[in-house]
Amino acid sequence: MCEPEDVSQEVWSRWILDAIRKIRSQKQRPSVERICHAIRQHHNYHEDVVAEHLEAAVKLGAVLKVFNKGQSSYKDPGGLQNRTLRIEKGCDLSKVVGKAVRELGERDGSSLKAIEKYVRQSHTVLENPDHDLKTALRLGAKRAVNRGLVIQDGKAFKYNYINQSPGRKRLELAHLRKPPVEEFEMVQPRVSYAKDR
DNA sequence: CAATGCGCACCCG
DNA sequence: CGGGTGCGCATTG
Repeated sequence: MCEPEDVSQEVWSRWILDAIRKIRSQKQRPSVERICHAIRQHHNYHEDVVAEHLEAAVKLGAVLKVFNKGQSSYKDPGGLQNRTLRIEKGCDLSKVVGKAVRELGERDGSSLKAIEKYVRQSHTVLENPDHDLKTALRLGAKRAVNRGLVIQDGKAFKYNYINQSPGRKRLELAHLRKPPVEEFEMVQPRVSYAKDR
């Protein structure tokens, strides 16, 4: 077990990524707790310190924080880096926006800024001066709102959990319908409390 | 008790 | 369908 020395964030990121890989190989959720635990098996840091560096790694983009099934998970961005997103004329990113908002899982919604960051972390983005991601996302978000994929709240976009597309009879409806103001639903990410047992 | 292994249900594309 | 995820429980150290 190593002494708590002052190591670089790169080293921390490596440790964290290793921990995540290990936990995943055990078919378990790479939660904060498990990541802390895994790292503490080899390094003598307090879990708060580990969590702190995990947080930093997320901010740096070295680690991806994903909201899934009611809780946060962490993953290696490298694993999905081959996911390519081409930004070209007339491409529709509404689904990308929806997915990003859902996986970011921010209670008060996510800003375009946050969405952009998330997309860049989870994809290899191919863009050019004419068609940049930022613009495409702005349009995508707008379309996502119109499609009911997300709900806009000021500058933030929230995932619309109520949304369901039974069929393709939307074309006509979307054409004629245009609610002036979006209504607010007390949407919650249906957290399941598996406390007891 | 901690660590690891894994069947399988559950999304989501 | 096919691939990723991770719960819940079994197994091992």
